[in-house]
Amino acid sequence: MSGPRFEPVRTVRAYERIVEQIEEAIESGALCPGQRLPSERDLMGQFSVSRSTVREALRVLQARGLVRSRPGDPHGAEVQPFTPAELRKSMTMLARVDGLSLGELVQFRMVLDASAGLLAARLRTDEHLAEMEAAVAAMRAAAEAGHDEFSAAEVAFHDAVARAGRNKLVQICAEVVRSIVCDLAADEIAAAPGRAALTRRSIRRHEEVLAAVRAGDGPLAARLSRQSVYDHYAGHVPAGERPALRALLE
Amino acid sequence: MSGPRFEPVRTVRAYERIVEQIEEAIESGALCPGQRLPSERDLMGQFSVSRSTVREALRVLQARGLVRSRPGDPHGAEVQPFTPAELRKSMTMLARVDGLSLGELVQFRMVLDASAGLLAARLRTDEHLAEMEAAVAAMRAAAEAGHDEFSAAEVAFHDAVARAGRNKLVQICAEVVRSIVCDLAADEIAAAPGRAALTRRSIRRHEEVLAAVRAGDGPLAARLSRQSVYDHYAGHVPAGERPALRALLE
DNA sequence: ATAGTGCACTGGTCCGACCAGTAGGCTGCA
DNA sequence: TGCAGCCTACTGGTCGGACCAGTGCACTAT
Repeated sequence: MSGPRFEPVRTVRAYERIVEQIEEAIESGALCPGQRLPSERDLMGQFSVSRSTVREALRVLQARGLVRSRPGDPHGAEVQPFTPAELRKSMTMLARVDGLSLGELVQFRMVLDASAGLLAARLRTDEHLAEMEAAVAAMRAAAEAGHDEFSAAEVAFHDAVARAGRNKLVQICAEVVRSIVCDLAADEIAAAPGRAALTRRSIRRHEEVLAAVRAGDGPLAARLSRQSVYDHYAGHVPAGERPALRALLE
Repeated sequence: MSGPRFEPVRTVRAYERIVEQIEEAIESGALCPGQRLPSERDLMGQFSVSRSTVREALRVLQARGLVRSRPGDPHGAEVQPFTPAELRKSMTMLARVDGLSLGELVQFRMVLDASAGLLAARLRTDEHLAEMEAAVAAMRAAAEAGHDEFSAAEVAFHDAVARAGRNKLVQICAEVVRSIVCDLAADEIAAAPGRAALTRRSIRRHEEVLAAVRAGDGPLAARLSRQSVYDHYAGHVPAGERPALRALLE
């Protein structure tokens, strides 16, 4: 009695098919960042749907960061270069909805920064080293200035290390997690007592990381990076979560 | 002549304000997964906008995985539990658009699995150990069966380790990257010559990781996890990228 | 040649309509 | 009284048309 095997069908909305087609064109490179989509009124002709349907599809694509439309632009929606903005949004959402603790985020940063340091020590070029040195110099210069300048320089350093590690995934995730952690903890840290001492220690730590990277000592760079993140944030993590962080310090 | 400082204004679309409000309600917990939104026709009343605008907002929310609507459902759109689906989509997009290489992905897996192993060794409970043992047993049982059963068991093992590590971010990222790598390399690996030998070695490696986790030896678990991923995929990574992978093997 | 104006076109929003589903109440039969 | 089946009110998906406020470009007048 068993006839041919039938598969369950999924009704797929018109706007989804449009999203699929445009998405595919972008992913495959047929549409490059900077190029323009036809106008909504053109698209409704090409896809044989109404403008509402085209617009819903464009909203989805825009929500994914693939295109951007601007009222009055006579050239249609513009294909955007990939940015980690969406990745960041997903992770931020995860952090808020799933109730991710600061501890977990800091822990993840320790993992990522350590990996970046490890890789950077093996793969860095002189150019990368120069960037890191410049960033550390900027940190020293900004030590007496405001907290904003200092952390900008710090971010530049971590970014240089991540770039030197040559792993875009590590790089982007580190960037995303860093910005989330900063959002969560910035006020607290800026207002923390003994900021000057913390700043000095932070500079020393970064100099040590730089030295390890320059020496090509990956494991050392990794350990120092982890320690640096830990020192910076451990005070703001609930005491109960700290053992889990220390687990990463071998 | 310098009057009061004016700030640039950003025109914000109506549907964006709707997205913001509903998103905020979900993030803050005012709307929980399983709850229903009012119908589109109700929402257009509550927000004082047209249905098109409400629908564009819902499309965005749906694209972000926060909400799901079903035609004919008399209860309105349903708030969805958070899933890493969006995170996965972003990463997949990154992989395709930015031309992420298999090498980078494998490298990232090595980092994540190692961290999961390290954390699991310190934080695992007996329950977690039991799950891992069951997974390894399933791997042994599936060794002679198809590749699908085997890799399902393998995934279960890695998942158990990640859960034992108690870091949701590591867990989810590992899951996402694993699935992307599998998509990219599954066919190749299933068809690789000497699969039986590879399978045996894979089982041995996983047993070693399990032993290290049971013994609470974090660094060993981390090293073995890295090695396990490397062994599994190195053969499929272009030779030029392999040194970067070996950089992680100390 | 250039400054200024107007036009054609864009996206954002609104409205009203129709269709195909679904759930739940209602009716009628057993 | 119990249940099967129909009916209806409502849902989301799609359509078409309309208006508005921006934008860029070509054209015009200087």
